[in-house]
Formats: sequence, structure tokens, C-alpha cells
Amino acid sequence: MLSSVKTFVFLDLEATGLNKYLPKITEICLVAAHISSLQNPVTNEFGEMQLPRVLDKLCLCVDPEKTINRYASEISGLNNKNLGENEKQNFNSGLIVLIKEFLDRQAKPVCLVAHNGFKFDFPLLKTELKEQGNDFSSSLLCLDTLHVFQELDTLENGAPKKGKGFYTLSELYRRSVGKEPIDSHHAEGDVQMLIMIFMSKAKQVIEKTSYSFKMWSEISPMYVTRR
DNA sequence: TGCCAGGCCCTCTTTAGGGCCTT
Repeated sequence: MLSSVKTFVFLDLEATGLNKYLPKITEICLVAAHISSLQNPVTNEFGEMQLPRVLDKLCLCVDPEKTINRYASEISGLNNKNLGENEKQNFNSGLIVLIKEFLDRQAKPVCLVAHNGFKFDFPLLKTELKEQGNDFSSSLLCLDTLHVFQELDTLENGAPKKGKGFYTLSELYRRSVGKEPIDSHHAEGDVQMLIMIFMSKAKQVIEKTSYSFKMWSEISPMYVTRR
């Protein structure tokens, strides 16, 4: 299934908190890369892998209309004060139109990619869409890089690696790229790390992983607000 | 309003409990 995907759209959300606090999105970043760029990474004069030159980006800050968890504010730099002062809009129908048009511009089939996406980013995005009475095309694919890298380790070593923090986005980036993360917990920074991690294993991800993707229609909302 | 994740994996397991990963 993944071998037929033409565009991977890397996604990261910042939010007011974690799942149990019924979070709302404070920042969304989508970066679309064509399979041809991901499978043939360009290197600089030092032989270091570079982000593809041809990328489409959509990054927006969002007024969550809810108190942002203190820790979430500290790590993301987004708080109710600066979002309010900058007059950011909420997650409204206009934003959904933007995102859908962005996805529609990409060569299809399209696959969304997020780290721990099955548990956090995809369900939360689905909740926000459903609250506006909207949704994405059911033909959209979803890939969770947390599952991908655990599955690759299982294929190579018989089991995922153990230990706290082994599969965090930052740690995967350190091991894949050999550099310290930059702009961690800023949506665009996290997406850039995600692309680099993906490119470092693109061939294996596309050819070997078979359990790490779902159809968008299989994603359940994180929660449903009572009205 | 207030509720307050969750499926998978591991082991000091299986009559269970705790950690991971995302903000």
C-alpha cells in the first residue's frame, strides 16, 4: 500500500495538553514532500543529508479557546496571552478549507505522517474536524513513525528496543542524523525532524513496514464534545 | 459541568501492573 503513495504530508500539532485533558490545537504544521525527493535525499558538501528543496508548507497558530496547560506553554512557547495578542483565529471552517485545499494540491495517493500520530495527532485533528461537522477524504492514508521504527527494529532484531526515551522524536533524530534537535516542540521544527528521520530510512519504511499505516477512516476522534 | 488516554509491550506475568509516547 505504501509503495503506491506519491506524497507524504508530515504533520505535527501543538496543543493545550495531553489526551486526558481533552486538548485543543494551538499550532498545526503540514509539510508535503514527494516520494521522489524523499527516496533521493540531497547531501551538502560534508555529505550531510538535507531537507528536500521542493516542499509545500502550511503552518498556522490557532487560538484554542481553552486554557493552555502550563507545561505545554513552556515547551511550545505558545500561551493564551501571545496567541490572543496576535489575534489568532480559532480552528474554524476557514482553516479546514485551507488544509483540505493544501492536501488536494498534492500528487495522490497522499499519506499523512506523524510521530505517535495514531494516539495523538490524528485523533485530535479528527476531533477538531468533527466539531466543525467536517472530515478528510476516507482515501487518505496515515502513518505513525513511532510504530514504523518499532516495526523496523522488530524486523531487524526480533523486538523493539527497550528503555525510556528510545523512540522519542528527539532521540530518533539524534540517532538518525547525528545532531542535536533544533526548535523541538515548535510544530515546524518537529516536522523538519520527522522528515529527516523518515528520509534516513525511507526505503525500508516504504518496502518493509506493513502494520504502521491506517486509512484515515479508521482513525477515531480523541474525544467528542457534548453540546 | 466535569469526566480526565490507551493499545501495546515487558516482566519481579498469566488470578497483574506499570511504562511508553504525544502536549
